[in-house]
Amino acid sequence: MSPKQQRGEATVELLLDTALRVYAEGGEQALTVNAVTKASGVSLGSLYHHFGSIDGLVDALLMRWLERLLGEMVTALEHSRTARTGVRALTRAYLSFVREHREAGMLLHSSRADRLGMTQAARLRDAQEARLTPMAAWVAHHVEKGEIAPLPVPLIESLVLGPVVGAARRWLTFGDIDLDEAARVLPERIWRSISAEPE
Amino acid sequence: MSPKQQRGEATVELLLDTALRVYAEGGEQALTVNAVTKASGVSLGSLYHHFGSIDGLVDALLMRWLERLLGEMVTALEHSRTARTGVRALTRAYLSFVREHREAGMLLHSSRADRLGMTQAARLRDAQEARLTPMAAWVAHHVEKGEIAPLPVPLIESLVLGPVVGAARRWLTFGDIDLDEAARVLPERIWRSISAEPE
DNA sequence: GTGCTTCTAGAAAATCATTCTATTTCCGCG
DNA sequence: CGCGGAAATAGAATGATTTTCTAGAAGCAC
Repeated sequence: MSPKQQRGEATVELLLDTALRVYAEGGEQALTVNAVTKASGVSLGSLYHHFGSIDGLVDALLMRWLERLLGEMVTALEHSRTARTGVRALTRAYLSFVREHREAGMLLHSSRADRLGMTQAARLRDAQEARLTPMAAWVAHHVEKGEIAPLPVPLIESLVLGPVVGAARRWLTFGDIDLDEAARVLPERIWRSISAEPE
Repeated sequence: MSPKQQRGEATVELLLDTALRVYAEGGEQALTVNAVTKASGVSLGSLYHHFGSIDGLVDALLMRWLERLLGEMVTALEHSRTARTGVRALTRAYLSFVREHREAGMLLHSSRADRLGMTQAARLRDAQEARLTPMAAWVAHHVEKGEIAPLPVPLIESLVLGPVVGAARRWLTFGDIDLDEAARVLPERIWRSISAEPE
């Protein structure tokens, strides 16, 4: 199903770009096959040839941006020596991403992201193993080094990502959060929650 | 749009109950007007009379359960003397709720919950002011008492609810979290993150 | 029981997703 | 070249789902 010819590649790109634009302009209900074909000039046949269904298209769009987001998060971790700085870098990477790609961020946080009964996390696990495994490994590694409290990895991940995702979500839909302040304050607060050091 | 007669009330109840059942049995794609009318025996006309659209129906279903969840959370807070015990009670209330109402929990956490471009949080603010305001007030109160760190209320809320929602979500879709352990461990960890005490 | 509103009912219309068949474009290979 | 098959484009036809619309039945106040 992935394109074998260059024109196919171009069509796929065009469709994905157009889909995000349509979503950005008209919101979720606007994201229909018809709207995307009209706005892109691509025919129905091509859309279905490449994506199989409207969900397939949205899916691919989500994947594209999720890949980017996770990539930046993993990079942030890899460039950090200690667990503490890792948390800071991860938080900043995440918040910068949603600030710089508002529409994509909204798509990732909202609604369609859970299509087909999978949550963002589940989707990650299935298709982004290459990105997720390093994060879990990173956590496990720092737990073993005694920096992070000896808790199950999923709980650590909830403690770290939960507040970051929550703050991003809130900024996206409400705007009652100052992203700079969040990037400054959350990391140290999150760190207190997962640190192995006694209270 | 809300029913004025008893039979109307009964129809609304029946539709909401049936909708959750249909969702529980067939997942998101199964939740169609047709499926709900067939399964409930209620006519299309009645459904549209009461809810205006399929989204209106799903919306009302979400509201009904959100109301219950928030109610239990607020109750938990009100029965807690200190901020610390409040966090514990809140966490337990939330996790108990999703355990006891799995399908409703899935509906609240997944997919449809963000319909119409509003996140769960935004939805809260709009329609559940009566429930949300007490929570914000509770936070503000304990900030003033010097128990909780002097941060903006939205950040505190992200730090508290983020991990809880994340863990619940993960349990619902993955099952790789032990809810009892989460209920035991998360509160103290969350507390460390929002406590006003120096590290 | 009259008059008004709410509610029920389901056929008809509109919208949207998908399938299908035909046609064109690309690309490797002789 | 130019032939043959795979990839891609095209859009009409079909199918599924939501929504509108009109008609009438049931409740309620007086």
